[in-house]
Amino acid sequence: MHDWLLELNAQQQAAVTARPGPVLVMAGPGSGKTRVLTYRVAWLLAEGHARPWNVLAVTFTNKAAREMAERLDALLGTRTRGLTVSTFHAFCARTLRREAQFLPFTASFVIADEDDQRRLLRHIIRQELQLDDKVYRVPAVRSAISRAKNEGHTPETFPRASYRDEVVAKIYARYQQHLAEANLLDFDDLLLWAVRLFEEQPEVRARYQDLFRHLLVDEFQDTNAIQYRLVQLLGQAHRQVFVVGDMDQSIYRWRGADYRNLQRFEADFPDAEVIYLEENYRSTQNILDVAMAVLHVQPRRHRKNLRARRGSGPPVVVKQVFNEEAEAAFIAQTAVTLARQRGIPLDSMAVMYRTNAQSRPVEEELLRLGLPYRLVGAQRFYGRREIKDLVAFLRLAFNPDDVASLERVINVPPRSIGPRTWAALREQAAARGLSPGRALLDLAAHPEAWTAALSRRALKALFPVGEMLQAWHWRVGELSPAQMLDRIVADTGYEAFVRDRTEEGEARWENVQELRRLAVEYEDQGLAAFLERVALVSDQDTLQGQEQGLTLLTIHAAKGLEFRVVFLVGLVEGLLPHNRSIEDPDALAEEQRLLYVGITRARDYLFLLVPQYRLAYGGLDIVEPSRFLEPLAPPLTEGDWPRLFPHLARQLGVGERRSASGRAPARASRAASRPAPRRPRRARLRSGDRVIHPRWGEGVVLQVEVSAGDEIVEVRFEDGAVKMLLADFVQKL
DNA sequence: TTAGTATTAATTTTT
DNA sequence: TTAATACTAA
Repeated sequence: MHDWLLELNAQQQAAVTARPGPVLVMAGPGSGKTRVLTYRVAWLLAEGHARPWNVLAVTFTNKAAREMAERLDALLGTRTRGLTVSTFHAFCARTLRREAQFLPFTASFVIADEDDQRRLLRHIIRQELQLDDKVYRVPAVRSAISRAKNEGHTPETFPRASYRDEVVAKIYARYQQHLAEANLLDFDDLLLWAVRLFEEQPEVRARYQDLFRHLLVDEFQDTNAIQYRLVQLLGQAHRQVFVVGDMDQSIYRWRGADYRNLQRFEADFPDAEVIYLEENYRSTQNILDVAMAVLHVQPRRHRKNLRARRGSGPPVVVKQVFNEEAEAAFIAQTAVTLARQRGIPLDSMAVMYRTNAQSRPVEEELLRLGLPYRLVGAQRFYGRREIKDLVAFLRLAFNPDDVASLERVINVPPRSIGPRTWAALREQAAARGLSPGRALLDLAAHPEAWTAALSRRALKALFPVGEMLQAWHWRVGELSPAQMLDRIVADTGYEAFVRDRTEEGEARWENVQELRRLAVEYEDQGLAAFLERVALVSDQDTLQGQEQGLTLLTIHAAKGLEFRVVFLVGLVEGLLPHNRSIEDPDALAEEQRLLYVGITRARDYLFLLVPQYRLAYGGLDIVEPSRFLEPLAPPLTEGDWPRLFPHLARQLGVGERRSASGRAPARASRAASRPAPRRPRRARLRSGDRVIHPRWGEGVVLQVEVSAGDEIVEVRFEDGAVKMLLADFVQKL
């Protein structure tokens, strides 16, 4: 018996010490799933069931992998040496580089990000196939291809149910061709090729099966078809497969994840020991009751019974506020109060939202008050223009065939290479069987050979680029990533380009410096390793700043984490559920699970915030409270119920007014042209009118203003407070 | 042909 | 608000 096993409860221990063989752990939130998986690894090693190098533990994010590795080190020290803890993508990338001899590309492939994919597709759709990009929209085609790949379809086997599918299949084929020519693999390819490798090369498969005979997968409900296949291929020989998951936390359907893989696993490994973890060590019963109420609306759901080990706790609060700024103000105020009165440190509090854009108002308020916070993801570091530019240069130095990168930066900073020149270069390069990048190198070496093909003007613009590229490419082996970066910044005059003496320019330059600092860490590992990190490590991992404070992150990014205090903001129709998911029942159900995931991150305090108005590109938009809140009426929660739901209030005979303002005809006339009409309106109120507000009581209108179709009134209430409100929310007396 | 400006259209979640 | 696109001047 190992003393660390005593840290686990009986159920958890049973899972950790299940006899070697397939194990399926089905577990609710806060039941210690990841912990169980981690301890299982420790147990396998400590009991001598496995040698470290025979273990492959797969997580979903790099961060989870890092934390698991750290925890194992803490448990076992050096006995974990040689252990592999990785994400699917990173594991596949490594495998493909190692086994490149069996594959139709070289080990020096570069990973294409979404930007590269879009560039390639845009070119194919518009230039090569001359299609209407309004009909074949790049994002739509991209996701169709991605979906096809996740289901294991090649361009040939792409399911064709319509003419459109024919065309998409054609685009898909071209796209693959372009990737191959540029020695690029996209995210899906990493998985797809790994599966293909194991399927088609029995001896490679056998080698990996014997090497990684113990396979463990966290968040199994998030695996897609390809990842599932990979688990099957690697695990089928020794059947030492240990997976943990929770169907109710499946929130990645949109990228091909299929929680039914949990059931599939049971079918494919009928001898699997199935273990349920139902006790919840994280949250109070109040929070769990709310979480269950959110889920139980879904029909024919097996009733999940989450049992808290920690008592009932403070009530869950539903709070309706005016807009996002008011949300932010409430959060700041509440956080400070909890910190002062309850001694809860700010770094055990989090603000969670559906979309990254929602972090803005919160950030601004926290900045204003000088409260520390850390932002996860959001302004994606690697997504910033200056970073993408420099990474593109680095990629080009490493791999001149990388068309997507070249297209990005050939005219950065501007050097008179516009679409025409770029098209001409592409064309002439193709005519000679070269990639545009190779053509540039050749052009720098033998400019005279190109005088016939390109205009003097084009040649003059292209030549210096070719020279730079050549200089970098030659020195790939010799310079460290940071040195290469310095060289690129110097050669391109990038500093002068970004530091345009604006504040924004300085911020951009700061980012460049940050990238350089990162590059320095890859001094020994080289450019290839650095580029791989940039491609695979999302900025979800890069918590910005070392400063401790409130954590701001999307609900997706929060999965697997826990905080003592959680503020969920923007719980309104259109955000959660998101507009894009409202039509599709499956997507809607996923939004619901997303809320469930958010709620179950909270240990002690949970605040559900509902703004009445939302700032959408310009004007204020009125928003309805999220439908998911309806089943959360008191006594489940405390707060602004039932004011939240006017339609229910109306049934009670309160608050009738909103349909009588004469805007119904206006809406009807516009409804035909636009699906979500903005309400046009003339001022309904005048200064001097007496009005009543459900929250602030009676008052006098001081000023009326109509902007962006909304009527905004300034009202002095009886307590002397003067507030700006939307006229919708006051009633004329 | 390109660079710079005016216009307009559209906004999820991530490896 | 931001990004993509159309238009105009050099």
